[in-house]
Amino acid sequence: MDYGMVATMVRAGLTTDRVVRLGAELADEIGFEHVTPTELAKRCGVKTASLYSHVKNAHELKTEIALLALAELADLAATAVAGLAGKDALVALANVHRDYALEHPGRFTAARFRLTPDKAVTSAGVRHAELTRAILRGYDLAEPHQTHAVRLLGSVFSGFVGLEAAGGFSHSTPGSQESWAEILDALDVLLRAWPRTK
Amino acid sequence: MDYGMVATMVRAGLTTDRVVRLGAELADEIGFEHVTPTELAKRCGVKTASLYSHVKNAHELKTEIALLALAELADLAATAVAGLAGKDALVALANVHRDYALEHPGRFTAARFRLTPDKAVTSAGVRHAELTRAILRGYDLAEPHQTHAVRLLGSVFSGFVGLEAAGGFSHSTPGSQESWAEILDALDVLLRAWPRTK
DNA sequence: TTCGTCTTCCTAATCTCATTAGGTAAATCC
DNA sequence: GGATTTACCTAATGAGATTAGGAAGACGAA
Repeated sequence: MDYGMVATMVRAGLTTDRVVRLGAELADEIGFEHVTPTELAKRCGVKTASLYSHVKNAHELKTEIALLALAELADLAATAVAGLAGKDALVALANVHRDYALEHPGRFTAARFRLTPDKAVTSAGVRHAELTRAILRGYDLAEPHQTHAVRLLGSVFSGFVGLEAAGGFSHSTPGSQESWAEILDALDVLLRAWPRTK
Repeated sequence: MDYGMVATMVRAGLTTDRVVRLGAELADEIGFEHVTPTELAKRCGVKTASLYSHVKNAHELKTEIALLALAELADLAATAVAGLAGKDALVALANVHRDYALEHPGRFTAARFRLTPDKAVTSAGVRHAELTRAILRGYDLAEPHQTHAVRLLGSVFSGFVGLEAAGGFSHSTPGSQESWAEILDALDVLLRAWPRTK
């Protein structure tokens, strides 16, 4: 190969893992939907074609970033909730989601990327459900109510944070922080008064 | 122009409105993210470049589909809620969202497409907030609690339906329909017992 | 009817991005 | 130190977005 004068080729030393990690950083900076092989290659200091040694294609790249984000979020959640119970645990878990979304918007979007069923079951998504279930132990909910409550909490976390990130609350008062706090209060109340008629 | 033998050119007779409407149909069939000028042109029976007489670019096309979906959803919601109050109204509004998402997945995704602030304020998004607020009149919530509750409802609708559409509930029991019903019960209970401490 | 204008649609060209094929050289293992 | 592996490159292809410029249908006015 001809590198002009004497320029020795310096390898970037990439691995699949490192590429995905850099992809996640990039997602936070330019948005998950703008993470493309071309853009990521620049960030890695490598030609676009070279990425294909590490990742199969653009879609798999996004999938890998999604799995990374899910795992990262599950780790953070597990740590935040450790040793807590009841409302404290609920608030901690909720805030992990919101903080993560505000700090890592690209990764958070990635975490909601649609996975194929086979990828989904081996993902950290499962741990998320288990964690939520764990904090519900502080409330007195038998099945199937517990599952319904898990789904409600997942919906609220995902929904609120998604709308907030999309700017849905930014053009009205009061600020979203206040709504968040009151909504968590309300959820705590609700979980203790969960309707069991039927 | 040379159309070979005698073939007379037959116009498709497109208008911006029709293009956007066809784009919405296409979104439901192949997914909002796969709606591209190229694909839509095929559907319209026209060459790709010709679309640009009707829509500025790919991004504006998506924006227009989003605005269409928001307006459609707001219309449906207004009709569904008319004459109802309290829990009936709540359930009706909630089901409009879920049914719309199941029937028109592409449009529903479109409705969550990020709009620029100026587009957002003139969109039907505003009507959605008003409708939700109207429903809360059946519950006794003064400001700022009402705003917080509006945001919770929006979060739950958006979050639950989004997760359901993404397949989030499809690999566990019970079915999502049961969770939905119980969650609506729970929200009704919550709105009547909304915490007002502080 | 015929003229003029407006608008729809086309061809052609350009640019960017994803992806594959095939080769070179650095790193690694024996 | 030689062979294998692998990180990386150049080159080519193909698809999608977008623009420029032109032809021909639609439609109103004379």
